[in-house]
Amino acid sequence: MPKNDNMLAILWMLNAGVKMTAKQISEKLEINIRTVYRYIDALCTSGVPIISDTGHNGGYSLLNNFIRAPLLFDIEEKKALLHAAVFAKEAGYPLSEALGNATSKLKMYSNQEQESILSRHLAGFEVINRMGDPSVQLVLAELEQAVANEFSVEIDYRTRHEEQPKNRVIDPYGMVYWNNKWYTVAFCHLRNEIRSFRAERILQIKRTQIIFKRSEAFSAREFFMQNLLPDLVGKDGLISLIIRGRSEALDDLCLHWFLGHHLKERASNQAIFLLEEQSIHTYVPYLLLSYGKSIQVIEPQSLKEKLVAVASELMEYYQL
Amino acid sequence: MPKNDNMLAILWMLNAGVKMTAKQISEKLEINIRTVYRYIDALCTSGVPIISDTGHNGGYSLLNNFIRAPLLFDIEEKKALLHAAVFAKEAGYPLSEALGNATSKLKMYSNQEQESILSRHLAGFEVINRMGDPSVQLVLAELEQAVANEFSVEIDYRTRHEEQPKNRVIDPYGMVYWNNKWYTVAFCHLRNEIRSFRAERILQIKRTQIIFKRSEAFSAREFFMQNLLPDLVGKDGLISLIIRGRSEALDDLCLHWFLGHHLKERASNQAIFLLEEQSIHTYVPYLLLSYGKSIQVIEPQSLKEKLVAVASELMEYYQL
DNA sequence: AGCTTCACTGACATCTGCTGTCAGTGAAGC
DNA sequence: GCTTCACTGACAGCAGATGTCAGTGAAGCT
Repeated sequence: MPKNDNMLAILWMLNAGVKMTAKQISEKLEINIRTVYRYIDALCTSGVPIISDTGHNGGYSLLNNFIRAPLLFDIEEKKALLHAAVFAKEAGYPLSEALGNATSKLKMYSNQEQESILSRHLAGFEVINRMGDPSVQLVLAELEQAVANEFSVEIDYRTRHEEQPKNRVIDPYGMVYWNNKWYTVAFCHLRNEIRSFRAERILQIKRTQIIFKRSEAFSAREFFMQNLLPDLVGKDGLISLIIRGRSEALDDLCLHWFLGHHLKERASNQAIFLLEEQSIHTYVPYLLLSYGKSIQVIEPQSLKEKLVAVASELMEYYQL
Repeated sequence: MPKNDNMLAILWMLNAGVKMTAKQISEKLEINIRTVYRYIDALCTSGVPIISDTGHNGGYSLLNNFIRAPLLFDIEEKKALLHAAVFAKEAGYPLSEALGNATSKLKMYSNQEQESILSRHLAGFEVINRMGDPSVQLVLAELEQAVANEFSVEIDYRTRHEEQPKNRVIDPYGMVYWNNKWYTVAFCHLRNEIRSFRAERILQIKRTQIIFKRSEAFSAREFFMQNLLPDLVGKDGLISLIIRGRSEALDDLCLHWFLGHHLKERASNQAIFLLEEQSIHTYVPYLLLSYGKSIQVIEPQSLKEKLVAVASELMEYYQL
């Protein structure tokens, strides 16, 4: 096979530490210069860190004489990577094929002893994450490409409030996995503002030719968090919500995505949250009802009244 | 190029020191056995000292099993591993140091172009997972060791029901990440049965000299799931729970860890669950109350009555 | 002795994908 | 503005890789 031999030969020559131009290589190996370019490209996509310089004194060289010091992972690092892959897989990571390839390479690239150690460490390690519809993965894979390559996509999106999906063009600035669900943070051409979209509600996605430019400083994480849980520190009109109860129930409350974020103080039988009046009287009463009598509201009185009102309303609602 | 990848893979596998037959290789790499023979031949002529034995217990092995075959990841694989690491990190993976080392190595072994591609792909990729107390990581690291090396540990554990922690010795069979929380599935010497423990409630952990043996067939995942969500298929006395409402609320219900597991049918404005009577009348009413009027219960009538009862109880409870 | 397991070879039709050629772009340095 | 160099895309033509089949020979088991 001349191809493999020649590719290996290129590796050897570059590994000697001398910079070589494509023409020199092509002459030495008696192959077409076009083929040299193709081989170099192939090596690069296989993961060989070849550096290329254009112009005078240009040519190819290897990153770290990497044959001499190849990429080696110790067993702890391998274990960590394999464990990490379990997380991603369970979360419904879209590029599962590449991930599978990588992990099987990692597993293969060990001797017998290491392999048995690895399998022991993997055997008892489980991440459980009931994932929804696998068809979301296609959407996610497309989004991932769009985010990285900065092209706009056209989507059919069903909003929370309307049953009818709406077609729109968005510039995906980032993708976010939060609370076991995938979202994309994107500039919406329909609304002319940055918004977040649930991946599961994207019924169809099609890439467009439009290119956008995301500002370097933009952080999808920050936007998402600000949108979801605006920082209330320093705001006026906050109300203390004081709850007592069984520590089990309080623990659970403190882990809740919304309440947990506004936790101010926690003692073994009491938790204090600092919230806006609006959420205390709309969202919180419903949330607290589901905890039944395992918790008691100490403050504010107005919440207690609202709880009574909501409970009475629901009583009527279900009485029919 | 699948050819090169597969030839490298054969090298790695043989390098692991295990004797493998051509058939095994062909199955593992999903290639024709004839092709395996050809690849082996090619490797031999390229100078790799491969030994082949015919007959029973035959197969291939390497002469002085120490061939320098570098581990190569293409850019997709690198990306996938780096993304996976983000998941693990956000979940509070205990061996964060090893993981960090591995990811920085991965990033280092790339040329500038690949590095910029990678950073573009990582820039918009976020996993958000508000993690609790970082001190859990120490407990988790210790548990991970115990699981892999099969030694018992002595823990102070605060159960759900008692405030006072209790000291006990457990044999950790596995660790499980579920619903944003860490658990260990372990044989408890105090209770003499397999149970699951929340990592956050382990106040102290100390390794012991005691060695245990976990059965090969035991699956922490299975135990955990059976414990949490026993399979109801085929059971008698199941009751249909039919709920209508806004599709947004129904979506949410169907993703709920408990209800979602028992989903039987889903239409755009209706969801049907199949549940045991017991849970319908204890847990479910509280859960449904928090959805307010965005859903309606169609069946069973008994649940509606229970809802009324619970709502009225809570109304009184908060009226004081 | 007969059977099974396993490595290994040769032939051949098919078709993938590599090759060389040409024409052109873009960056770096003179 | 020129040269040097890396790099891309298209395309016709063909080498070599693949899968299938049929068969050989060695080693060990029953």
